[in-house]
Amino acid sequence: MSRYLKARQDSLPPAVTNLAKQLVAAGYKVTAPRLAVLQAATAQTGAFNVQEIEDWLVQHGDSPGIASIFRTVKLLCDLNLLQRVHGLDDCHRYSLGAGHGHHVLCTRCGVLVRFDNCGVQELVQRLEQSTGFRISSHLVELFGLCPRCLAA
Amino acid sequence: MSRYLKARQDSLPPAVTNLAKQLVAAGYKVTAPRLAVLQAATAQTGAFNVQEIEDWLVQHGDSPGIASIFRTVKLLCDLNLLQRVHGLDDCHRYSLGAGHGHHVLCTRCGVLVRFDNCGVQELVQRLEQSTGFRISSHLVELFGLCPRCLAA
DNA sequence: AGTCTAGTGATACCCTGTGTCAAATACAAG
DNA sequence: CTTGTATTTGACACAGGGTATCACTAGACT
Repeated sequence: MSRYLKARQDSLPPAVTNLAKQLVAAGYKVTAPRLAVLQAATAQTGAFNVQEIEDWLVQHGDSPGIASIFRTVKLLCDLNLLQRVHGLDDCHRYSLGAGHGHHVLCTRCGVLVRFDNCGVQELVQRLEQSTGFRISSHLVELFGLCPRCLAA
Repeated sequence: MSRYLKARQDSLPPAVTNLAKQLVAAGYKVTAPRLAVLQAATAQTGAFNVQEIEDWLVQHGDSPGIASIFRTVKLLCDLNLLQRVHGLDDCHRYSLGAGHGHHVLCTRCGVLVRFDNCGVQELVQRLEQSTGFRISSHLVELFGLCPRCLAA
């Protein structure tokens, strides 16, 4: 176990130590900059971009170089611990969470709900037949207003 | 009718004059740079990015400034005559065609098939109930191999 | 012809990243 | 604890996609 993880394990949220352990499991080291990005990411509500991570880190002590933040985000994406969130315009946001995830995004406040069962299997079958494609992956994102913004 | 459109109408593909007429209908002028971009766009097979439009224009005579190409692409998007195509990584491609369109993309050769009925109404209802969101729009893109790339 | 507005092109700039490379450091082995 | 080595960092240059600015131009209207 890494020096950082060992030293600070008790003071870290479980979500952070969980992610850190997955880094270790994948053969990567748990360093101070990486832990910092993990903390910042788990502290966000909903989707975030790299700028927001950096801002959070600057506010809470100090921030590693922007390059390291980008590298960590990329690493987490590659390890499938972070998902890219596709907005209608903005495609530069990320959301914590593993696996095949889709999102419902509030277009007003940005809050985000993940869901897994997107029910496109039928559509995929229909299109494979009509187009002859072999479809292997998909992107499904929904946009609207969250309950709070609806009320306001 | 614009000077450009009048002068070249007979030598232009119908798809181009159609788009040009929609520009006019929306209160925009049909200028040489805009016509050129329309020609380039209709000449592409599948999705294209701004660079490809510029390359095509450079090869076929000359190209307006890159800024005008971006402006025209943005205008066509705003008028809903051009759709942004979201890839898993690459979100900087566009596809001609009006309305609520989705795409099946070949991840190998880039060829693209549009479809309209994406059958997410049921999913939308389910999620509106479970999350309390009012869902107003969505993004559905499928990825795989086209018949030709499957055979190869 | 004179004026007015939409549109153009050149260029500077912004944002999101990536490549490079010397310096730092995590971790394991001794 | 010290050493060795591969990984990681940070600073910075650079790339790609796109927008802002602004002087200038082309058409439209009188």
